[in-house]
Amino acid sequence: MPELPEVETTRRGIVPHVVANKIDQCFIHNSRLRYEVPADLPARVQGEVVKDIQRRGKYLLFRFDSGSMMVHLGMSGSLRLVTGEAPREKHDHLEWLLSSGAVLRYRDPRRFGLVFWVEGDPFEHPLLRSLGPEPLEPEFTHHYLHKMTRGRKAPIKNVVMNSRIVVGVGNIYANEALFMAGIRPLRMANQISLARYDVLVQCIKTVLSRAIEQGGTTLRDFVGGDGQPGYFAQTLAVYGRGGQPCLRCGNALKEVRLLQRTTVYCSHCQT
DNA sequence: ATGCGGACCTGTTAGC
DNA sequence: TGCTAACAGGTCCGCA
Repeated sequence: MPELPEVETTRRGIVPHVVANKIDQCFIHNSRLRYEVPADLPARVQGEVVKDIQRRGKYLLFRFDSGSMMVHLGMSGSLRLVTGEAPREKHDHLEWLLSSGAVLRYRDPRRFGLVFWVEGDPFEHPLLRSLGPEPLEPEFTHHYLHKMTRGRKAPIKNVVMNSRIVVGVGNIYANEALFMAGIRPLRMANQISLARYDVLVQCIKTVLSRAIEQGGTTLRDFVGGDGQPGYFAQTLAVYGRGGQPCLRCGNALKEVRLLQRTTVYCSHCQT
């Protein structure tokens, strides 16, 4: 479910209800996520006040005076605020009772996500340390991408989805940004000119910011932290539209698999 | 070093 | 209608 816009939408949705609250209790109902949830997590967070919730790539960082709680939503995870007595469901693996009386719940059917406790600087955690720049920050430029792709013969789609190069660009927005930029997903990264990288970088920024503005993409059942569905799905030009007419030229969109991920593009508009 | 396939899971959908 | 196979938002690991 979550790419960067969904994670950011979640963050913005829960911040007003979680930051400045004390965690009264923390329950682990199922610790078997991608990595085992540390058994001492409740002891670490109980009685602590959430000072801030930050995002790095698709990771959320709940900052406390004593350390940080790192959360990743994996492929199917969500964080929701529920009020009071909403019944806990099958895949609600963790919950935090806040001093306000609200309850934050972590749900993740596929359990590809993670919840860690990190002492010290969370940005130096092994999972975060070698991540590339944030796509929406000024340091993500065409110069940077051009430089990083010299000598790389991997398809450009694989490169933009590589979190060591740039974080937060998942399968949906990689497809969308490449379509908007008019670049074929299979084109080798090292044969793309600086000028075309200029276009691509702008398209990545545009696609991601637009998706955030619209509250993330609704596929299946995505809902942000406030329970409101996202509205970006109706804006998708290629993702999920293989075989259907290109919105620009009308030719049938091609569909191939790249890194085991469905890749959709227009062989007429993208070169 | 880079690039790729496999693995981790469950739920939903497509196809026979 | 019912069963099975394929596929789904991510990303780490290990082997070429």
